[in-house]
Amino acid sequence: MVSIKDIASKAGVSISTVSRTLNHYADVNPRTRDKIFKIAKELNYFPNAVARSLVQKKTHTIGVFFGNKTNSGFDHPFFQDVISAVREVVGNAGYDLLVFTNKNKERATYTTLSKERSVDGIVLLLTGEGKKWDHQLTELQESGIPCTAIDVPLVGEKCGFVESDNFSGAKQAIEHLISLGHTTIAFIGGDEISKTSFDRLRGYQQALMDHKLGLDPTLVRLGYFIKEKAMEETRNLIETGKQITAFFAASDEMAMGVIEALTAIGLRVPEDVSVVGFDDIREAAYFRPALTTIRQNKYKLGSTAAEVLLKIIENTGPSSCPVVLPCELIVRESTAACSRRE
Amino acid sequence: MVSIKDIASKAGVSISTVSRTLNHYADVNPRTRDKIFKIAKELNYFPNAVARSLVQKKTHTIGVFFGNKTNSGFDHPFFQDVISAVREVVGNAGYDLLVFTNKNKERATYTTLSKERSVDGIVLLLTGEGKKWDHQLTELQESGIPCTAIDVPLVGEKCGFVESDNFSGAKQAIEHLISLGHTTIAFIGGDEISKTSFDRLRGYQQALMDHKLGLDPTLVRLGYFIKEKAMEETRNLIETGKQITAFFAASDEMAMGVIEALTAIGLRVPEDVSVVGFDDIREAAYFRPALTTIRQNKYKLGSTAAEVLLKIIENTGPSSCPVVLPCELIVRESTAACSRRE
DNA sequence: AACGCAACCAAAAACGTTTCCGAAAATAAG
DNA sequence: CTTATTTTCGGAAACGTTTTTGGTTGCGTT
Repeated sequence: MVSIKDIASKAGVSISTVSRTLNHYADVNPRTRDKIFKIAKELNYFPNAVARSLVQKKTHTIGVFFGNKTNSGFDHPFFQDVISAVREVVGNAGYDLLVFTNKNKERATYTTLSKERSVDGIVLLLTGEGKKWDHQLTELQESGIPCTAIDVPLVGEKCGFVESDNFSGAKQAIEHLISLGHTTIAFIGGDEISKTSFDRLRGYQQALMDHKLGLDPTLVRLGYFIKEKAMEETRNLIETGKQITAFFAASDEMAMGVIEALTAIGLRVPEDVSVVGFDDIREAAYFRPALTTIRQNKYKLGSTAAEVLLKIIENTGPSSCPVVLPCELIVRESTAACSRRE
Repeated sequence: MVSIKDIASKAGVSISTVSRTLNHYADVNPRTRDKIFKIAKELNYFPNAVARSLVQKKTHTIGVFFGNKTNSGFDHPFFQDVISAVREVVGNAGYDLLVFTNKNKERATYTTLSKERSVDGIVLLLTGEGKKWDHQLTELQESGIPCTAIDVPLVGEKCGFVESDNFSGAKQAIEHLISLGHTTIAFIGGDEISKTSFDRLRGYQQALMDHKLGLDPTLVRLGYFIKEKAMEETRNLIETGKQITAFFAASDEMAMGVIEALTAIGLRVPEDVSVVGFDDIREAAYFRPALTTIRQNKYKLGSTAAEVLLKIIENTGPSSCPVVLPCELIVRESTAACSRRE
């Protein structure tokens, strides 16, 4: 491997001169500058990023953490777009992405792994189950490592987070259903710990209250963002005998599960019961019936998470966190006017 | 940042002893060993991977290159599963993933970027347009950097590649169509440079010849793996007036385009014309009509690419390259018996 | 008492950079 | 022709490790 030293000896100058030249310092004679650049090109030189990082304490690398369950990384239908956006904007700023695989490391945390690798900042892309590690999260918040997350409320001087307006999104969904004449609406929520789940539940309740439709606690169930669990809960819900005419699921995957369970029972969607999902993952448009859902702007979610992170890292401008992005109701085929006569 | 030096001074030993201790060398007294570990824990020490990499010339990092067009990275419907698999197996082996964003670097190549970052190996995930950079590829093959690729035929001592059995896959697709009674089958291929495209074309031709159905060159068109191009070509094909009863597209995205174009013209799928795709991306199952397609084992593609790479890096076992994985015909709704009477 | 052999540890070089500081050379000012 | 000022460059420390080499120390053996 050809180093700065080789160039120096070939050019008859010191390594510090070579370094200053290559980094475009002003105090170097044009003649020697040209010579050094010429030799560098001849020798096919390129700098060693590792050595540079060691002294500069800057790696031009952004760390990425996924949850470590399956279906929670690149193959997650929601995160694939946000990670794509993150890559785009950090790339334009000159950073590469280090995806932590964090396997077989016992006592490792986000913080220790980040410090070991000396990444300049990190973005957290956690699914439901990953968010419960608050001890890790508080450690991170206090660590001083620049970090942003999607959906998980990080607070701290070097922290930021961005999320969709889950409250309003859920509210929109329910209002859509109400405008269609539905009055008995079940909610398949996420979990009991994430802010995301909580906000969507609140939106559901608020919309119901706004329209003077009573809240029936037995109508809200937890699906933990898992399709199978959602199927199970819809079966349970139907078995209660209540005349439920619409379901709102806190994710598209669960909505698909709801529809699948409903269909298995013999109920037609949307003729007999309407269902709306949340997220607008790719499959939602192709599913049959095509899902009516609340679209999250996944690309924007990722890009602003990255932008906020870069601001924190480079200390430019106020962080203005959290950022909350609007959702959009996408009406497709899984919702229809309520058929049940009062 | 607490370093090995801090531990050394606090323990009253030299830094080399600390290093040897932490790396579990044998020649260190149990008493000092315990003391050093205790202090390390107290000080919340963890090693600096950058410094270690500098001396060891090993980063425990696998580089990943995507094409730099949009829809060719994480958001590519095909690669999301393979990158997921790559992450899984390299993670188990103790490597992290460095995703190159390679923006705004003018003269950078796969080779120079990899050497700059000192990654231990790389995997290439290129879409059609990316594969034409053969000067970059030959440079890489000669560089001695361990590398594997999906679908692009890398040869060299430190290179490997894995692909699906595109020839047999295409052959299966056509045979399925033939068994359904189709005799006039159009082919919407990929491009004119990639091996993948070429093999699928060969499979198409071979199947036709095996069944004594003549080859009509005007029935094969290039869609460049782009939906819109595929739509255009199907329109062109229909306008020729030939009684085409089936289309075979070299990718699911193109197959969807074909169906869309057909539907726009007023032709029904599969009643009037059958179409089969290639890949079996997620959307294929949800699309309507659900796509009959040739499934590539995307996870296996990624995992064996990673396994081969690790073998090359760690010099264990023969590389046995290329690896070619079988495809599987998935019959869904977009194909049916030929309705046209002879 | 002398020797050999373990066991244990310290010193120092090395990895490839950046960067601070000061020195030499060149130029300008007096 | 001296002095002051700029321009240009080299020396050396520093970043945090690993790894080689060799040196003590202590012990058991003759």
